[in-house]
Amino acid sequence: MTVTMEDIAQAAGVHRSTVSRALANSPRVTPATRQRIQQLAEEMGYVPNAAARDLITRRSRAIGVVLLGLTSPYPCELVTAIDEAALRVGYRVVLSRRSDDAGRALVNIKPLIEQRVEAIVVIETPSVEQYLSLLSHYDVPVILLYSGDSRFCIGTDNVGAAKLGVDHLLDLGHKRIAFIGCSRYTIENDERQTGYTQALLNRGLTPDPHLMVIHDDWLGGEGGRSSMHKLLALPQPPTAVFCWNDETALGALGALGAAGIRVPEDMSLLGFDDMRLARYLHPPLTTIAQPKELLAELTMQTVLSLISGNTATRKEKLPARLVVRGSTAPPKER
Amino acid sequence: MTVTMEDIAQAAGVHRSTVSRALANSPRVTPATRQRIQQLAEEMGYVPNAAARDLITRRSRAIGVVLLGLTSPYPCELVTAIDEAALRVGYRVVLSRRSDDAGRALVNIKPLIEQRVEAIVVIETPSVEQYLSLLSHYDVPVILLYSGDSRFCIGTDNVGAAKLGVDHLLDLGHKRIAFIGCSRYTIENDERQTGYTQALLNRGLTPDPHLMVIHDDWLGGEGGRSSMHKLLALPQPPTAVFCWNDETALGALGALGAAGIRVPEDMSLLGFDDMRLARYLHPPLTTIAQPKELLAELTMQTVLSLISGNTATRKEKLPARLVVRGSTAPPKER
DNA sequence: CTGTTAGCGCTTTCAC
DNA sequence: GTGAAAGCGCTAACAG
Repeated sequence: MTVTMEDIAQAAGVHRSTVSRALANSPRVTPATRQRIQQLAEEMGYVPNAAARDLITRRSRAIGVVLLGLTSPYPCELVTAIDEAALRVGYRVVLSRRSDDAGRALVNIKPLIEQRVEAIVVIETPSVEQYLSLLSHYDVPVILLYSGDSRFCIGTDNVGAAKLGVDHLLDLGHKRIAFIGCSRYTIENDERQTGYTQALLNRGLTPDPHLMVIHDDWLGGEGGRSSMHKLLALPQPPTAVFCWNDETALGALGALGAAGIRVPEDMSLLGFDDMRLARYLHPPLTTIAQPKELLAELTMQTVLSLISGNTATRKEKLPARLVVRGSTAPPKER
Repeated sequence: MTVTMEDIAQAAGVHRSTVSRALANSPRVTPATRQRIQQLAEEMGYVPNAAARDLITRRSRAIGVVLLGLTSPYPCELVTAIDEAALRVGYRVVLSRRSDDAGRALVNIKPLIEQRVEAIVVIETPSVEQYLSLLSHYDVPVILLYSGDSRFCIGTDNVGAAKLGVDHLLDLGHKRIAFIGCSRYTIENDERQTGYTQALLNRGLTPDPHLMVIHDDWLGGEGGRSSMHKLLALPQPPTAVFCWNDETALGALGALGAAGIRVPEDMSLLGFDDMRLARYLHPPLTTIAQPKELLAELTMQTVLSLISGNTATRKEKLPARLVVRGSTAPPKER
């Protein structure tokens, strides 16, 4: 069977509690015995039992991360950054995939509560309200990783980020700029669409409803493809398209390729997220990078301060960064 | 504070053990009291404490899944399938990202052992031997999710799968078929390369060493790009390229686009894995789909039988499926 | 500095 | 059918 502290205690001829202290590097134990016990533990292949420790300390040193799934690049990259940041402060991450199926919401967070995670970080937005009300039944703090409506929100400044991107297109000389969004991720989508609209307005351009197409594809690839088809079918298609995320842009890019429209010569394309694969597309995708690492870092900071009793509301809107690559260029001619 | 069984017991005027039984739907409790207790638990917002349960039952109902990271599509899709299968049989999945940094190997599996996961499923191969020897110190069963050298291996028949793909290219009339592989994932890479070689040999073609280029990019995008450049620089470039995975194919596709080479007219491209985004590329990628769901299903079956004491060795090599899309076509002219 | 004691919240014998 | 009691492996007072 697995070796316990008791086993080590007997082997060392000391009491369990001494073993516990020695292994915790407590100063209240002779360096000599500590040394001996630690070596013994090593030799005997001792591995602490997390359940027992969690039970007595009443802490799990775990945070739950709720996301829609592991199928989209950006959330995966973000969760990786969080995992990394959590590791650095001695925490582990418990993942909970929540299906888009609202009925399964409870099924998905129950394990997190059973594990007694010390905080829950929600990465993606679909029907958050429902989640939040569900989570409010428990006394676990919830952190929203986007600019939402909660006491703890740490997100990218989507409006500013979108402006940044659309300004880039405007600077290149584009006048007919379209937006492809997704109705599933209301908050992110709306904020980005707002930024898009504002950027146009700032330059005295009137946003054209025909140039805003919103799909309802959770994952984006198909939505980007079909939305681009709609735009191409317009009597007067746009010269540039801003996609709400990179997967959508990838689908849109595919549609353009199929239609024989060159990017960026005939049409500029702008994504959002800077997913890792974006740079390997042809052409390399111009996109907007969210500050993943910083988001993760601030999240863990917040978690830690929350756990240590600080309940001050925290809201952050971090700036994004434009990454210019090959998919954007001045419009053809006039 | 959080409500415990004791709290419910007091509220119901019964003993803790009765509450335990009622909540476990034990027949050894009057339907009436059971009903009453369950309702009370519901009202009071009771959520069992996993640590306490795990400790007493000496079971975690968790399996560990070791993978390199959440940055590659296929492993993410596979882990999703495993999570789904695990959920169905009442298990949860604990993820462990292992960096490519060998030194951190122990850092990564320790939490799994501390959690007392009942089995460990290893998804990706880099330096497995080291992992396996590390894991052998503990008495947790290890299942390799690829055709490797262990008592429990459940994988895709990579050799056969590669043959399937290369046969498709041969059938289209290609004679100069290249292979782009990755030195990091030795087992998968070698098996696929073997299948590639065998397929050529079967048709009386001599494999040309110049047409096999192996990169060392963990993630594939960059490796595919640079490898394709090498192939294009050849005095006699291939007319078709088989990439060891889809990300590599994506990078290779980008390189072809940048070089102005049309796919599939000038060059056919074949991937491996059928990642979700593959179909949205331009052209849609022809690739080889691994039986993810079946792999996941068999994995959980094995875990369950292993836990219930059955220690019979289990080795499976499941067939893959060719998915013909737009990136393959007959070679131009002769 | 070390041993003793008392639990953490839960399940599971064993009596009645 | 229910209560009493024991204990999973660990930590943290409290003595000495």
